[in-house]
Amino acid sequence: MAQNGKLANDLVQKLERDIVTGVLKPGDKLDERSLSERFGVSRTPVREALQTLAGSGLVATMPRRGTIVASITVGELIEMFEVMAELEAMCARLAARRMPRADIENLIALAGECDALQEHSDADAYYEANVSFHEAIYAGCRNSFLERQTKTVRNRLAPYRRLQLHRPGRVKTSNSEHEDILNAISTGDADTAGRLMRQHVAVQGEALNDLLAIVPRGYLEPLAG
Amino acid sequence: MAQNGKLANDLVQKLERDIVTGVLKPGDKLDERSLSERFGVSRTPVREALQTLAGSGLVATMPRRGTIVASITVGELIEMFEVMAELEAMCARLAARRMPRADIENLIALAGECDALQEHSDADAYYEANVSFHEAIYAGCRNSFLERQTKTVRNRLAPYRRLQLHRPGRVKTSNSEHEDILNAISTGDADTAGRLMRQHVAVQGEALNDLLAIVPRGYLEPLAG
DNA sequence: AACCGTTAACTGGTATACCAGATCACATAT
DNA sequence: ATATGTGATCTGGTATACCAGTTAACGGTT
Repeated sequence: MAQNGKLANDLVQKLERDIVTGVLKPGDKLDERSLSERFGVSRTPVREALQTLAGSGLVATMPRRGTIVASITVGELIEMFEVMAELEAMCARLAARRMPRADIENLIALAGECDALQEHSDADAYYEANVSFHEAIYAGCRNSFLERQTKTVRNRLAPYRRLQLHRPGRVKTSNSEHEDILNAISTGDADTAGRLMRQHVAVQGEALNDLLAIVPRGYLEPLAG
Repeated sequence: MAQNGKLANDLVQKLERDIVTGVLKPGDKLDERSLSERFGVSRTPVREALQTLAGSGLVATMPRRGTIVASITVGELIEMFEVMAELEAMCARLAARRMPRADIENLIALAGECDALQEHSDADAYYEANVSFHEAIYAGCRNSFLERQTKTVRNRLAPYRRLQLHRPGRVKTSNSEHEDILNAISTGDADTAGRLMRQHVAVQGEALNDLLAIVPRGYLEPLAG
């Protein structure tokens, strides 16, 4: 989409990965000069990369005050999860109607992978498998615009979503929900698939309190900025 | 969100307006040097503006080949309308549950404005009123992230959406649909509001053929790019 | 007349130099 | 000791110069 120069695009990829995987945390400063010498390029492509990331919301730039990895308010967190749940629900609903048999077989395999990894309590490995499962459903909706849109919002939420897995018992629950979603998609029950996915992704009630309780300092903006 | 320098931001606003209102049409070239001298700034802020616009998808940049106002394929058009319908449906659904009485009064007034303008067959005036009506519903969902997201997609579709109004009879139908949506929101019937809004926005079946038939040359990419 | 290759002009991509606002430390006054 | 004001410094914002790929025009050849 955003087709900048090669150097800038490489930087976008690297920085995006670092932010999504948590190497760079919300609030971390992104100094243009430091980045430019660290990557051996001039400030120009660095600036382009930062602007692209600002466009997708992953970083925030204040004029004359620099760029930081985006941190959001509690309100925004709730808003974004609300939208995320709906986008994923739409993916699941469409996937139930459009996903070819062969892709469903693959989805079954991915669900099995999640299931296998749940035992080992290796949070990172499980997280990756979980991402693959969800992305397979995005792809299954056969709407690449929706797929991209969904991934963008998910990336934006990644730093916070990752935290959920550290809640005891969450992985087990999550896995059984996968099973039900998979069944609905497999049988072509679009409404059920959408409803289950919405609930699977939504963060509300107790779950919201739990999440907020384990968000580290700095991940959320103070009430007065 | 994307907070660049002042000059660049001004350019983003101007160019975005020109694209959304149709002054700049899909396929039009956006030459960096021409723009820079036309606006009396250097190429740097021009480039920043173009990159921001590329990020939201309004323009497309090919390395070493320049920037043009984005044109999309028929497939993408269908995909984007599908997502648009769902986003607006979500707005309507949430608005039915959350919109304060005072704002609903305002929404009623806006619907009346559309109704009044429908007679005069002034397509542009009606279009503006129509936008106001829809935006009031976006605001009514009380989720500013969803509101922004929805506006972004709408802007992206604006060049094509505007064409729909030139279909004879469309304005009248559209207006009566507004009435029904308004009623659903006013009575707090979330499901109905969402369903009606989805149908109101969706472009499918005959309506899709009609739209495609009046899209000017150049608005859609040829099958082989 | 049609085809192909060379080349010149155009346009973006990158680097660098310069300017201006924001921050922070230090000194001074209360 | 604290508060405030001033200036050095840090960091972005803007302009410009230079480099490299792409395109298209022109001329020569067949």
